[in-house]
Amino acid sequence: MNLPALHAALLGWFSVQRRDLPWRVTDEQGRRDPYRVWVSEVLLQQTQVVRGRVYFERFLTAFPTVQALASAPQEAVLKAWEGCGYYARARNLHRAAQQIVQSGLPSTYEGWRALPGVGPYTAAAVASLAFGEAQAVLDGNVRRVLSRLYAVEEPTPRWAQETADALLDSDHPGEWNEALMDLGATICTPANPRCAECPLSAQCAAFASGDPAQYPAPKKRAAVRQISAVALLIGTAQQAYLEPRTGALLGGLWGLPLEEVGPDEDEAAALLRLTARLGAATGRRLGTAQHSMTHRTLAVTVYAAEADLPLTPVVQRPLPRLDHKLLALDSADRVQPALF
DNA sequence: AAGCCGGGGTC
DNA sequence: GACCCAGGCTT
Repeated sequence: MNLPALHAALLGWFSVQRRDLPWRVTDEQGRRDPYRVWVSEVLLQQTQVVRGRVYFERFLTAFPTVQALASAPQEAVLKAWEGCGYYARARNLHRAAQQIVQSGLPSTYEGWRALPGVGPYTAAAVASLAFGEAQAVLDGNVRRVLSRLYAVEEPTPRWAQETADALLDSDHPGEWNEALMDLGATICTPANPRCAECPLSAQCAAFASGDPAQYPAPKKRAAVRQISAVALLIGTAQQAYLEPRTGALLGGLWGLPLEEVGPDEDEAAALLRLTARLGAATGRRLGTAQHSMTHRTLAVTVYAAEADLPLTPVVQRPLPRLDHKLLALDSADRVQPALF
C-alpha cells in the first residue's frame, strides 16, 4: 500500500466533501471544544449521524458545559437523552463529567480511556480530534472500509485495529480519522457502495474483485425473543403513576408498572400479580402496543386501573419509547371525566 | 469471545 | 425481516 498516495487521495477528497456537522466547529486557532467532541462521540455510539445531530443540539442546550452537566441531577440528564437508547451512555457521561470536574479534563488517549463510557474508539476520537494525538479510530465505518480495501471478508478486531494504526496519517490524525469515517458513511456504504465516486477505488482490493459489497461478511446475530407483558395505566397519559426502572434494561428511566406474562402463564395471571402488588382495581382494557428492540419483540397490553398511588406529570420523567407507546393507548376516544 | 444494551434507517 | 449504525461493559 502506497501510504502517501492514500493519504493524499482521501484527504483531498475530504477537503471538498466533508460533512458540515455541529461538533466540527473550531475556534480562531482551529481548535475544537473537547467537551463538545466528547458528547458528540458518545451520542454517536451505535447511533446514526442524523439522529445524533438532533440529540446533540438538545443536549448542548441543556448542558452547555461540563460543569453544567456534572451539577445536574441524573434524571435531568436522562430526560435530555430520552428516546435515544442505550441509556448507560447518559449515565456514564454524567458520572464522567463529575470525575472531570473533580480531577480535571484529560488531554491524552489514556486519560480519556480511563473515564466511564469511554472505550478505545471514543478515546481515540477525542484525543485525535480535540488534541491532535496520533490515535486511529476503529468504528463500523472504518472496519468496513478496511475490510474492502484489503478484501478481508471477516476482519478480526485485532487485525482491523492494527491496520487502522498502520494507515493513520500521523501528521493529520483528526482529519484522517474523520475522512475515513465520512468515506464509510457516504461512499463506502454497506449496500450499494458508490465506488465510481470513491477516491480510494484505485487501491481497493474489493473494488478490483468486482463485488465490493460482499465485504465484510454479515455478522451473526442473536435470535430475537418474543415477550408478552401487561401494564397498568393509573391516571391519564399526562398524569400517571410511574415506577423507576432498575437494572441494565432501561435502568434509570421511568415507566408504567409492568409484569411479564410467563411462558406457561396466561395474561390474567400476570395481571393479577400486578394488581396485587399495587393494591389496584382493574378497569377496562385500553389496547395492546407492539414494540421491538434489537434483541426482543414486546407485546404489552395496557389496562386502566384505580389505586391510591401518587400521580406525577409524565413530562417530568424520562421515559423510554415503549412507555410513550403504552401511554398513547389512552387515546382521544377515551372520555376523561376530570376534564368535564 | 460472546451477550447484553434502544431505537431507527435502509434495502 | 435482515443488517446496520462515529461502541462499551460485563461475564
